[in-house]
This record gives sequence, C-alpha cells and structure tokens, in this order.
Amino acid sequence: MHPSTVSRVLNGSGELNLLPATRQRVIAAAARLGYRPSALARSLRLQRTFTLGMLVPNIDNPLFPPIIKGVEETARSRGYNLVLCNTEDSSEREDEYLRVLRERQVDGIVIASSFMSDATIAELRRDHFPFVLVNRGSRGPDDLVVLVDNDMGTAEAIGHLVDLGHTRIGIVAGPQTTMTGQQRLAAAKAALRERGVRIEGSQVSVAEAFSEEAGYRAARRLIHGGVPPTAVFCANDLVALGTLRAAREAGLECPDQISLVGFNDISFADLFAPALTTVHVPQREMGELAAGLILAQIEQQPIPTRRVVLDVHLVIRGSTAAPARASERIA
Amino acid sequence: MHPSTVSRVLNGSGELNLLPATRQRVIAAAARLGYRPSALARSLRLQRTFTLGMLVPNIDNPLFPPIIKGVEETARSRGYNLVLCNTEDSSEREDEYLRVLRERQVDGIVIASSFMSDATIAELRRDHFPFVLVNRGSRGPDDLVVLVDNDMGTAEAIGHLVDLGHTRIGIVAGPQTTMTGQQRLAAAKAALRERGVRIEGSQVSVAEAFSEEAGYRAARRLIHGGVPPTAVFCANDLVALGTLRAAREAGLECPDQISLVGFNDISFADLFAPALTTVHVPQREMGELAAGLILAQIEQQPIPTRRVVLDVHLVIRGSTAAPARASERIA
DNA sequence: TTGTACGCGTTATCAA
DNA sequence: TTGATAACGCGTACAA
Repeated sequence: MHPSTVSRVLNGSGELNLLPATRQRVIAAAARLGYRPSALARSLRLQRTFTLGMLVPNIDNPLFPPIIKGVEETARSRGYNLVLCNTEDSSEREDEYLRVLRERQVDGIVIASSFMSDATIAELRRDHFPFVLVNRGSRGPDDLVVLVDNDMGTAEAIGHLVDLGHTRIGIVAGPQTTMTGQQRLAAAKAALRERGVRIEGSQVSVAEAFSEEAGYRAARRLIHGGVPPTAVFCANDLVALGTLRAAREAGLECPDQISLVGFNDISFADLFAPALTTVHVPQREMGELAAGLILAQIEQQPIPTRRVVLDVHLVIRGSTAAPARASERIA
Repeated sequence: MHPSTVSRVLNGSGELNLLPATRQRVIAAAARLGYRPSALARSLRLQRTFTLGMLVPNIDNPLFPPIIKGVEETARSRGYNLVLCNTEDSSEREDEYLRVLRERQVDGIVIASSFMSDATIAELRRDHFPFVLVNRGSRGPDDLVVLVDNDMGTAEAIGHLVDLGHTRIGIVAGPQTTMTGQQRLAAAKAALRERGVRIEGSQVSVAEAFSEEAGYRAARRLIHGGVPPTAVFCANDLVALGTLRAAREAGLECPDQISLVGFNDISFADLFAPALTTVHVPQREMGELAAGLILAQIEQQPIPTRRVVLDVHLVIRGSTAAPARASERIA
C-alpha cells in the first residue's frame, strides 16, 4: 500500500488530499526505519539532478575560492549541490569534465575556466545545455555571462600610475589565450595612449599563465630587457606578486623604486609587503550572480539581464608611489 | 535487440565475447546519434555513484584549497567526481549536507570540517558509511584519518622562539571546540614547560575561530592584557596574520619588537610583511592521502595504515627574531 | 483518499 | 554470441 503514498507524503507537492492520520503514520514509520529517499531514483524519474557542475582552472588561485563559495552558497540555498572540477588549465580535462558532467545530467554548468575552446562552448549552446560563463567573454549574444569591466579597472589603474607622475610604465600581461588577458592588455595600451604615455614593445611582457611563477618570469624579462620601468601594471594579483619578487631580486625596492598595480584584490592583498594596490573584484558576488542566473534559467524563471558586467574600482594601498627622482635613482 | 548489447560494448568489462562486427556497429551508431550513457541509471543499477562528498569549514580559508585540490585530483584520476560542501563552521549545515550526501548515495565522504559533532560521526561509523577525517582527530580507533603531528610542529615552533632567547612567549590559541585547537595549545604549554619557560594565564588568549579576524581580536586581548609578550605562538597562519595586525596597531613592529610563529604554511606565507615563520603542512598531500584511503576502502583494496600522521617542520622566515633588549624596548 | 501500474536508463542473469 | 527480462527506487497518471 505504501510506495506512492509515502512519496506523496514526503514530497507533499502542495494541494494533495491526505488524511492527517496517514501522513502521521508514514512520517513515523520513516523516522523509525531511518528511511532515506534515493536522490538517484528521484533524479532518474524527474530528469533533474539538482546538481550544478563548476569548472575552475585552479582552486589554488586565490581568485577562485570566493567565487566557488558564492556559487556553492547560492546553490545550497536553493536546494542544489555542486560538483567541483579543477581543470588545471588543460583543455583535455575541460572536455573530459564536460562530458562527465553531461553524463551525470547536472542541471547546469558554471564555467570559470578561461582556456576552454569556443568550439566546446558552441556545442553546449547548440544542445541548449544550460551554462553560465564567469570572468570570461563569449561569442554568443544570448549566453549567460558574469564579467567585470576590465576596461574600467585597467583605466583606473593606469590613470593612477600616470597621475603619480610615472612615465615609464611597464605591463606584465596575462596569457593572450584568455579573453581576460587580451582585454586587460588592450585596455592598458589604450589607457596609456590616451594619457599620452609612449609605449614601446619592450615595455610589455606576457606571462604564460595567471600565476605567481609565470608573473615572476615575465617580470624578469621586462626588468632585464632594458631600462626598468618605474611602475608596472600587472594582469592580476598573482602576476603582481611574481613581479614583486622579480623586482626585489633585481634590487628594486617597492614602492620606492618601482610601483605595482594588480587586479582582483585577492584575500590578504593588504597584508603583503607592501600592501597591494589593486583593482577590487567582487569575487563572491560574481559567484552568487552566476549561480542565480543559471538557476533562473534551469527553473525557467524570468532573467532580467543575461549579461552582467560589474563595475570595478582601484584600491590604493602601499605598492604605489610617485617615481623616485632621476638623481636619486642614479645615485 | 540493442540495450544490453550496447551496454556490453560500451562498458566492455574485460572478457566478453563480442563479434567485432557488432561492436563496430554499436560504436558507429553511438557516435552517429551522439549517445550519452546516463550515469544516473548506471548508479541506480550499480548502487555506486563514483562520487565523493567533501565537507570543508570554509573554502576561503587558504588551508583548504590545496587539500581540496589533492582530493579532487586523486578522485578524478580514479574516475570519481567530487561534491564540495562548504559548512561555514555551522553544525546544522554539516548535518544537512551529510543527509543530502547520503541521499545522493555518494560512495564516501571526506570530512575536513572540524566542528562536526562526534555524534554525527558516530552515526556514520554505526552505519558503516565510508568516511575519512582530515586534520581532525577521532574517537574510533578504526576510522580512516589523515593528520599532522601537531605536537612535533608546535614543539619546533616553541623551541625556535626559546632558542632565540624569548622568555615572555604568548599563545594565541585556536578554538577549543576543535581538536586541532586543543592539541596545539596543550602542546605549546607542554613545550614551554619543558623548556623551563613560565606561563601565566594572561599569556594565553583563545581565538574563537581559525580566522584572521578572530586572531586579531584574541591578540588584542593578549597584548592589552598586561605586559605584551616578545613572541607569540599562533594556532595557525590566519590567526598569526590577525595577531600581526593587532601588534602593528599597538605599535609593536614585527619582528623587531614582537616575533610571530604560525602553523600551516599557507600559500604566499613568504610574501607577507614580514614573511611568516610557520610550520609547514603538506596540504595537497593530505588531500591526496585522504582520497586514496577512502577510495581504497570503497573499492575494498587493502589499507596498510588507517591512521596517517604526517611529520611537519618549522620554516623559519622573517617574522621571528631575538627579543629586543629591554633598554631598547623601554626607550 | 489511497492503491496499482508503468517508466526513467542501465546492467546482471538467464535463455536462446 | 546475442536477445530478453528483471530490478535498482522513485514519481505520477489512472483506477478504485
């Protein structure tokens, strides 16, 4: 007599006519037997898993934990779980994870992984598989996207350095295989041009990853490639930390002899030596927004804006200062 | 004619007698139709989900991302996915997540969450549900556990401070509701006693969480509670960073006027101002070990040691120095 | 108001 | 060597 009745009681979708007595009996029995409904069977029947997949390039990168947290928190509050996938910047892994997530029939995928090929995303789009891109542009005008305004943040950063009086401003760019890397480099060049600062090729060095290590190597090339700049715009905070290390090794004290600006405002950016001046990015909020967007799509709720671009602003801390006077530097 | 044959071809568990022609036909058809097997149905039938659940107190705490990464990487390499659950140090959430993970029939649970009540764990144990504890002790002698040797690390840290000549050594302890917090405090007291350093009550302050903020508050109590110590042993690196901030606010320069030691060696500990002297904990390795243990249990492979206790050692960086001479301090 | 029957997509087993 | 059948545990339309 039970199976369906139990389902009705425990699922209890609104206006069901159930005798209170029956309900009590079921609940009591469930409690007594320690009954656990099988989410598996439920998902199979409903064709819904109440699960989101999330692809991140690297959990170790301090940019991502707050984003993950935002996604996870929003998902949890709405009854969803999160399958976390670390891609290590490998497109093979991205493809593999994407396959697995679809086989598991997750209800949607949050993609914070920046190296993913457009072809892979086009496939998701073609299949009408719900996904949202975080911190990564998209070719599809109808895609769900959460971005920060890289132009705005970069312009503020460069503007700050120019206002301080710097004229030899270097750029340690991010990987040009990522949209973020491309945008921030282009925006930096544009901002320099607009402020009338000349930029030669030697003043730009491209890091092959958004990591401290890659930033260090790129910064070394920049510093040893000619007259070192008095200020450097770094593609993100990890790159800035690498640049800081390279500068120190080259005997350039920061911010006295070289000023740095980063991007993202990672945790504890204010506790480094010196405190990082950087563009603040609301990482947690990005995660929450992304999860909100995709859950709305999954649950077919209205979506006001499919494309969220967040304003970002510079936070000035200890790592920037006016350039030392030439005489002092030479001395 | 197909369903089971398809299963045999695509699953292909070892010694099956299949006509190459049939196999080809199935594979071709699958490719043509873009067939995706349903992991859901598979799990329902097999009573295995190839999924691990993982509970962490807070992804934002830099201790955890490397551990998560280790778990995820090991899980992935063996065909498992990871459902990540952020408990925010709330036992209600822990319980809720644990319920959900069991309803989802994850094959095992990695528990890095330290506040979890023993009752909840006892329940898992009673039901023979596979789990492994990371960085958290256990009452069950047969539990799978991955720990670090808190006594060893703490003894080295205290020893270092004593060797430098410090005699007024404070302790900013971690929450005494956690095993880690208790162990490190007890070990610190024991080490001080052993080295003949007197410890009064006022020299110990307990942080109510393993966070920068809680560390800051606890350190303020310590510093303003009497004669400030010349050195402080902090329960972990976040607490140490909070202590650093409190010390600065009180006008105590580190390491000139006050020396600090932390625990965990979180990312970029060497880039703080000053670089953190801390006990190095192999976080990633802990995650890998934990995943390896639980997967072995799940797949019924032999388990050499159910209880892994890792050696840890102090990494001496810029945040410790010999105590300033009294005359200098007073001046 | 509750019970019955079916199907979600697999895989293990048995029959052919 | 392959096809047929049952079962995993649930939700739902329909019958009672």
